[in-house]
Amino acid sequence: MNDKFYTLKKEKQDTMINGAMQIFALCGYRHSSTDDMVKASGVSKGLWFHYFDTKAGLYSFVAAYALKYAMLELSMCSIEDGEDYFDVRIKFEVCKMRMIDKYPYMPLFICEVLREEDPDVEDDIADVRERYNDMMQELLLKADYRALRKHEDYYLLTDMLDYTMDALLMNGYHSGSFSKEEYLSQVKKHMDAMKKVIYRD
Amino acid sequence: MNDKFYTLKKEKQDTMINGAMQIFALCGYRHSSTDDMVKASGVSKGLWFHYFDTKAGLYSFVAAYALKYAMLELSMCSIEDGEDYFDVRIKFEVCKMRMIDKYPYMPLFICEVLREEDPDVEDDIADVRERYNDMMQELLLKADYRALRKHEDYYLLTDMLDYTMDALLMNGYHSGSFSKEEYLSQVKKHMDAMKKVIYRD
Amino acid sequence: MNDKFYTLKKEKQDTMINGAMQIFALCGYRHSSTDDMVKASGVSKGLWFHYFDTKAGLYSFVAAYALKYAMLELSMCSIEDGEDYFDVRIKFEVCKMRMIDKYPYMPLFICEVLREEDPDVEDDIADVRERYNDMMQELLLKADYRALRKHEDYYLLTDMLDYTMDALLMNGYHSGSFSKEEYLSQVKKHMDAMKKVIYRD
Amino acid sequence: MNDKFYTLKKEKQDTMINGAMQIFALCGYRHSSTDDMVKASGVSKGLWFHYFDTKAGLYSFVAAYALKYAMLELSMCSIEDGEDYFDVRIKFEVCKMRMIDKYPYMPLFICEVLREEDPDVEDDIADVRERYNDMMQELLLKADYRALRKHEDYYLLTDMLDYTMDALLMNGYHSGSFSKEEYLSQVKKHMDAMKKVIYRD
DNA sequence: GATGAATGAGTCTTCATTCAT
DNA sequence: AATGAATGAAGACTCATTCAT
Repeated sequence: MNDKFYTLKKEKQDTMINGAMQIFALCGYRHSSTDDMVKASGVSKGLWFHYFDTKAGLYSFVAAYALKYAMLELSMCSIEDGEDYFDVRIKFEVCKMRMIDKYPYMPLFICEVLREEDPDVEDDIADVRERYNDMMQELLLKADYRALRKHEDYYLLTDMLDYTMDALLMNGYHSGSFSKEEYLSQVKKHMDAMKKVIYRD
Repeated sequence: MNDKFYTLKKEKQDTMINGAMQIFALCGYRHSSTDDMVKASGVSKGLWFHYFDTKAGLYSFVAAYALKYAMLELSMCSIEDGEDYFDVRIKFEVCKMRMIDKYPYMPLFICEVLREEDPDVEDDIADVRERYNDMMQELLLKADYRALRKHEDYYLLTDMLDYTMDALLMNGYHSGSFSKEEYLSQVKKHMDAMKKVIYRD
Repeated sequence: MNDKFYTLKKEKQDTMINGAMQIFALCGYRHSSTDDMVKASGVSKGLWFHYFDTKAGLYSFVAAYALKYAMLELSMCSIEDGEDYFDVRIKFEVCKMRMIDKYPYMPLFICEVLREEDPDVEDDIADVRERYNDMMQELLLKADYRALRKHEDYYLLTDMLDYTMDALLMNGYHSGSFSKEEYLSQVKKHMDAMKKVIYRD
Repeated sequence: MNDKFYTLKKEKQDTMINGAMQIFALCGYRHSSTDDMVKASGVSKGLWFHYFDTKAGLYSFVAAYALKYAMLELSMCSIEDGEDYFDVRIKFEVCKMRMIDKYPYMPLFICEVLREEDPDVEDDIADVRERYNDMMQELLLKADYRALRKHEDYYLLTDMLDYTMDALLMNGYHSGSFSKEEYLSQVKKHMDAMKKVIYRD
């Protein structure tokens, strides 16, 4: 990519980033068309290639941008050592919702990036993806697992939470317009349900 | 579609159906290319359009075929009234695995169909999709929910099972070659984990 | 390239080959546009890429085709050992003119191929180009150089003939429609002029 | 073009002229890109169009500039009436080499201009091109043709010299970095070879 | 019925040119 | 005067679809 992108007004940068994230998030790398981004952002086709050379280059940039931004947000959501596991996970989701104010499609896009398998971009995003996953792991390890560990194979249960969060997020985006409140309410309900059966004794 | 498709030898019908399902399952409707199906099935390009007019027509047909076939299989897996909820769900998964012998990509394809949102096909598959979902509901209602119902919002927990089964299935297909045994083992492990925390008293 | 190209009717093959050679000969590799070939040949854009994948692939194919065809023609123009050097060179030019009946732009195209420097194709044509040059050398070595050799640095004079033939050919094509008779007459006049000053004693 | 170009510092004028000549000489009118000129000269893209409106306008200007400059140089190389024909031609080549100090690509560019056939610029350069050719003719007519004229159709031989000089010049530029000494040595060798066969009696 | 040659609209990418600063 | 961000038409290439055989 062309570093002069950063000399653009932050506003325009974000217009482009949001345009790209929206289309990529909804359509995936391959099926996203630059024309759609032109329509979504109002930024002319030539400019995308002026800064990002190729569609793959654009994808890699926006993917890295989103994951780094997410890591920054995560680093600021003050996870304490020994905090309850479910509280930590809810903080993660709240954190995602904070991104939405500036980058409405970022949470969905991140979800897409973590699943993307197109050979044109997979190598380019492997690194940040790994760093992001590592950070999630690390933060989660601060949590208090005592109640969970009473259950043999408790990680199967946490996996199910992962799958559930992703599914809820997608449902949120794919049914009309995304509502942060609605999403968080769903998240909390599911999290609580799981928490109750686990913490019960 | 052209009804003469049914006059083809069953073997050839299945060759085409499998070719289409494989590509659609792996790439989704839009990103699937007819050339890929030609390669995957060895059936010439002209023939696909001879029987199915358009890619959308082909998709709708195969989607309907797969869901109907699945419903047939489900109807034959003898869910008894009052059977334990988790046993029923495992029967569903076993049932999916049975399809694989004749149609290796059918479970993944069904998963894809239920999520497909491309406007070119969404309307055409809405009906069967609904019928399939209804049948799943109906069968599930035969199950014994007593243990579950002790938990307020137990349906949140069953939703999580849904999301988990889908995720496991996709993982199975996207990591090399699919193994029925491996998949069922994963399914049982996760189901058991959930069952234990729920049935514990 | 796709070998099925050879299963096309020879007529169509030649239509495409001629369309490509014309544009490539007149514009060079880079500046040639596939749209121009579509217009020149009446063959649709998709078909070019069906058989040749890329513009570079098309160029390499047509270049190899032309040079091989030229070598075939050369092999049939019966150069005898000990034939007069200038007679041999005129035979070469007559041979070029014979190609024109089936492939009107082939001589100019060959001239273009031998000068082409675009990195996208240079490697792909290096081999045939070398073989062609080798064959020209080999055939020329059959000629009777005795009169020439009386002149120190006679190869400088033959180089000048090379440059002259190329220039005459280009002039022929670039001034309206190419005339075989006019070209051969020019060639003979120049060749004679050089021959006279050299053979005079 | 915008006459204010001449109010620029001569140094900057030459930077732009050299940048344009280099790219045009190496790539021809059509294949030359303004971005390449920006890179080659360090002058921003906007400025080129500020002074020259279009690429064609720039080309026409630089072509005229080069040919006029060449005519000026030629006028200063003191061709005497009755000087030997070959000496005159060598003076021409020496004259070209003198240009290289200020304008490294000018000789190649002139060669390119005289062959350029792109319809976008051909009309615009026709005039200067003709004047340049006329001047060359005129200067050449001062030379002593007596030895040449003994040969019927001697002009065919001088044509061959033309073609040869052009070819040598191009070889010089296209094989790594151009060497004035090497080029002049080649020129003299070829000229001598021709001279010997012609002047021998 | 079966094939794959043939088409052209659509996608990614380049590049001359414009324009706000 | 000078810059380079911004534009859109044009070029390379893809792919669903048609059609002659």
